[in-house]
Amino acid sequence: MAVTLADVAARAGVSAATVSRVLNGNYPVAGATRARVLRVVDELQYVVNGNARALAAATSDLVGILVHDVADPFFGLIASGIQAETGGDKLAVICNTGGSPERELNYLTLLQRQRAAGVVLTGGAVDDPDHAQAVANRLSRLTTAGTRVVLCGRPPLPEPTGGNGAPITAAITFDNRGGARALAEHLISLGHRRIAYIMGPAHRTTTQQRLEGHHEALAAHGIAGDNDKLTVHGDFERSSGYDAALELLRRDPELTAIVAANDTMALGACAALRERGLRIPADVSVAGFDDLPFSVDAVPALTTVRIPLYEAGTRAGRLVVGSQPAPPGGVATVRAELMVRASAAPPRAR
Amino acid sequence: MAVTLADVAARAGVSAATVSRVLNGNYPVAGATRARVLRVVDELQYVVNGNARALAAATSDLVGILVHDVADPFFGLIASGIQAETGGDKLAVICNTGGSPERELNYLTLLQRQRAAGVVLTGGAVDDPDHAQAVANRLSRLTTAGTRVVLCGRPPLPEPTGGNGAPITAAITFDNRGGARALAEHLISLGHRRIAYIMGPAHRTTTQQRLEGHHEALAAHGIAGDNDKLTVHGDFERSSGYDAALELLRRDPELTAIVAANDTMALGACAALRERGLRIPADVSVAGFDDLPFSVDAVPALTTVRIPLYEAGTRAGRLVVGSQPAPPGGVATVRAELMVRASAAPPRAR
DNA sequence: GCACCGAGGGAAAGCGCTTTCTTAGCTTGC
DNA sequence: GCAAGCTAAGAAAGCGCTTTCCCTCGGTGC
Repeated sequence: MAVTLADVAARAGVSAATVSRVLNGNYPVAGATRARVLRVVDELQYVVNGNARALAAATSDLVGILVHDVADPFFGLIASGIQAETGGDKLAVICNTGGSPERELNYLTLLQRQRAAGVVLTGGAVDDPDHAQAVANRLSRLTTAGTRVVLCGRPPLPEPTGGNGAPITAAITFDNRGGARALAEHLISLGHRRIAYIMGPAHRTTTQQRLEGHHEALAAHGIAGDNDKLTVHGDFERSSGYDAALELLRRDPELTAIVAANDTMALGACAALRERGLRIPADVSVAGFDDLPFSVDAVPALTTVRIPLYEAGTRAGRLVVGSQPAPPGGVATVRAELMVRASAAPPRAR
Repeated sequence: MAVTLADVAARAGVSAATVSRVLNGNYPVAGATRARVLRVVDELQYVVNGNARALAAATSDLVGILVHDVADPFFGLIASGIQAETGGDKLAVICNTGGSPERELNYLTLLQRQRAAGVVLTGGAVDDPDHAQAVANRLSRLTTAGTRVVLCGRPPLPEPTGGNGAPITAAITFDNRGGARALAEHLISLGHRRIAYIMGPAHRTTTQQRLEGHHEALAAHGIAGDNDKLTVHGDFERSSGYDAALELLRRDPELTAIVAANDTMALGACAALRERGLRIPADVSVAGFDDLPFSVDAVPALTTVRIPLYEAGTRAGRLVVGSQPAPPGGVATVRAELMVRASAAPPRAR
């Protein structure tokens, strides 16, 4: 049915080996022979069988990318960055884990099956030692098999059980903590004291890091008293930001600022505030995190913390295909940058 | 190095065939034997070599998804929908073409190499007969080889040259034209007569379909006069919407409404209007297209046309893996729904 | 003019699976 | 009690490539 190497070889009057050599260009072939083979390849519209090649040469041109959900711009941007660097000869396999540990492990198995050339794990992880260990073990098997593994925005993993196995290729971590701290500092410096916080989902490393940075800043200014009262969980989705804002207002009608753990929830919170008749930032300041593309166009423009997600993705992409050497120590930290915009202003004088 | 089927077979004291049968479960194996094999598989942490399997069984568990850019929520949503249906045993390969014909063809070749089980082409196409023909030919080779091909939001393709080859599995088209018409009708019914339009990039089918729908509505009401003057190109990106709005205001300071070919540009236009000191919708109404998640949170909330992208993606996903039969005629049209919100209101009385 | 060398090309052995095709060992039917 | 019929398992032939090893042939060195 399909055209094979042998068909090309027969038609060109050469051996299969020669055709393979022409196609891979890693062995001298006389110009005339090469031209003849290429012509036949074209005539027959021959396309090499990637599976056969991968099997014979023990190579692969698949790169796996684990994300929570590609539809979320946070992950979409990272994925796009990675894709940009994996180039025109590698295929990016995107796996939506939805944050589920089982699916994460399942996809890692699938990628191992395909003997992927590389794997990038993005975003925060579930904060569960058992799962972290399971992932570390799975990754160790991958690295041992020659698959490059890079972490992008994910915290470091424990040592694999057994201790052997090649280490992870590289890790790019986001300065969630520093960013959150800077953001809180900013609000404090504007004069805010009753700052509410909408967290991400429970048991996620990203949630915790951002929360810690936030608390650090509050503590440094001696205003950490009402932490629990002014802190509620969200799930990084818009509607949870909306609900959370209402809940926070109920808990403390006098709050002057709301910080959300990501921009999406911040926008949901803005909607809730507006519906309550509160002006932003005149009555309540709002801030987010990530600086997703739409945040600058929010009204008022959202004060947030920028993480260069696309750039982080390109870097991860280069690392995973090996076009850039790993940073010293294997870990690079992406700085988070405070974006001061209109949604946060000094609180109304009382 | 890696554990192979033969290793498992040897350790379990059975033949390779038996191990294969246990793993694939398509042939009777005695309970005791099966249990023993599975235990060894577990002990050895054996993971089947997907390439070898694909080669021997002539199957594949790769599904290709061609998008312009995953970072764009329009495509991210579709991709996420497809991914949700390809399930836990297929891998979704996402290819960013950036709208480039060459990259599109290149990715199709790469997918053909991997003998992908299916391919989904999403979004509008470049409106170039030669390229459309080239794509049709490439796809015809894929379908002939057994790959399912589904179009999602892409216009139908020409017959492949040569005429043979299996047809495309299915197509899901978006009612861009109807949606654009409904939107324009809405603005007209509000009383607008000087309606400016920010198009998508030139030579794109999506651009044209939406523009046509828009013009149809204008023509139906006899206000198609200033079409050229009040129509400028954008590139679907935010900044082009911003620039376009400024240009349109320059061309006609008296315009009362701006329609953008997508939400992203609409938001850019809003920013430009605000900077010019114009109120939305009091001074100028604005409308977009797509109803991306952030549009409802824009201020004022964006009047737009909703295309159920995620749902279209899930449908495409089911079609491409064959878990749902193709619609009669092979083509299903996704309806576009007008979302009336606050960004469009009757024009100011003059 | 002869041994030597290097470039170009072929034969064939895998790569790790799946899947016929066979066979061994039992249970039935009469 | 023996042929027929089943079930469970093995042997082995590929699947379509890559790559090692080997060979041939025309050109050099002396």
